[in-house]
Amino acid sequence: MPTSTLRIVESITTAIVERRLMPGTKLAEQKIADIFEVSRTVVRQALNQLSRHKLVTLEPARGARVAEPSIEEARQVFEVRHMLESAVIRRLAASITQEQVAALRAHLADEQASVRRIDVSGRTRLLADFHGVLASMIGNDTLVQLLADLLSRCSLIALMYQSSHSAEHSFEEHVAIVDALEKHDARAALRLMEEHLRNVEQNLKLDPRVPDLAAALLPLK
Amino acid sequence: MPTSTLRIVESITTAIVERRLMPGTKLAEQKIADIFEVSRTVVRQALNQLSRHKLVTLEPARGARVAEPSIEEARQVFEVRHMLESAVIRRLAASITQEQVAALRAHLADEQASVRRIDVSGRTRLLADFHGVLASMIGNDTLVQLLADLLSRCSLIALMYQSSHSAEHSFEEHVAIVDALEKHDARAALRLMEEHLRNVEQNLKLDPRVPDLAAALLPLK
DNA sequence: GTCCGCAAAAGTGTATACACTTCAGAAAAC
DNA sequence: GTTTTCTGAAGTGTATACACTTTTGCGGAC
Repeated sequence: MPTSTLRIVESITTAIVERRLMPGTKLAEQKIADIFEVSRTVVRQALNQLSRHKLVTLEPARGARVAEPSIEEARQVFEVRHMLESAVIRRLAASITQEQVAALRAHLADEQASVRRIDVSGRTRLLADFHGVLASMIGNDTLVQLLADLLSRCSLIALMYQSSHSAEHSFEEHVAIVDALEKHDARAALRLMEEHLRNVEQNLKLDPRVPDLAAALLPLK
Repeated sequence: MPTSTLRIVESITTAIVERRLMPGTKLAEQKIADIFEVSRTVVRQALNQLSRHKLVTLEPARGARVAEPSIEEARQVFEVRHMLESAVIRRLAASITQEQVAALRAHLADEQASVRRIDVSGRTRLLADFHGVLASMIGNDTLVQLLADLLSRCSLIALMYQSSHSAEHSFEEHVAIVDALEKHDARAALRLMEEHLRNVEQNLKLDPRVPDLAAALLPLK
């Protein structure tokens, strides 16, 4: 996959994750092609990739839009994350080295810094990256790629359902997990990770918005 | 994704899984386009999809080939499968219904029939499908899609490293798993699934083939 | 006889052309 | 005044053209 396609995929991905492109936004091929000064051919490739990552949805003959993950999809993504990440924690609690703990602490320092300087897009990325760093310590690239996909979908989900889980809170939970891992305390680490994921998920505003259109548009009788 | 692309993806996928296309085979765009009577545009889309499924590899300016998963990749895929499928078993052991057990028994009957009639490609598919059926009972489509990808990669891996795990043996292990699930015996089911996956993986001929080309070509001093 | 180089052939990467579908708005019908 | 239909604009789906890269095989140098 040549670099031109990759450039577009990454631009759109970060634009979505940093919420410069809102869910539902139409992504017309020719407009994107003009912006990046390439042909529609390349743009189409990029949109195809993005749709496989579930960041955009493609409808036949209707084009591409930034994805609007459903509540059910959110639940499913978190469920799979739980499956994978609890396995990661179990393994790491047994095998983690001093160097790895140090690397995690360094990451936590970055997180804290971005939280303090109110760098919203940076901190969103770093908070998600934490989970990617944990997975990478297992030494399984297939797993890392899979989880990376799930994490970017989670960013989109968090943005759509306006997570109320504060960055500070996430950061503190990350610290607790690393503490437990350092002590090789598998049970505690597992419990903390499960709690963390549950907290993040449950702080999404998952009340079905506009469950009934009439109710939304006719608030008063 | 229109049906024309899908048709090509599925044709090539089944051709690979049913080992009519061997790993390493060159997949030239124009030749495939001629066969399916479409333009290279459509073929390229299909090859791109297949490469995301890791069934073919794309090298810039060098084209597409049927993938040749490495031993390390095989290990990783099985490791991720273990993570996901043990979670599936844990959940199912707790929640499985009589209807679901019946559906599994029906599937086992199909497996047995295809084993008996020595229907190689059918039985390969059914043996892999068993794991897909289990996953689908969790009610998580995201998981099902993810696992389906891993399973097709496993087919390619099994074919490349000539699994010596007999179909009969796999079938019997599947039966044992269903028996344990029916009794809601989580521990037994988990142990059996872990054993099953380990058996399948360890019966791959994972001796690095041709680790050193010179050694292979100059067997005698 | 072997090796290097070079040129033709084959194949990929991107742009463009064109047919066909969807969408929006205005005109016509009721 | 509302609904329906038609038409043009916009946009997607596929084919094709062309530039550029890789591969292959032949011919000459040594």
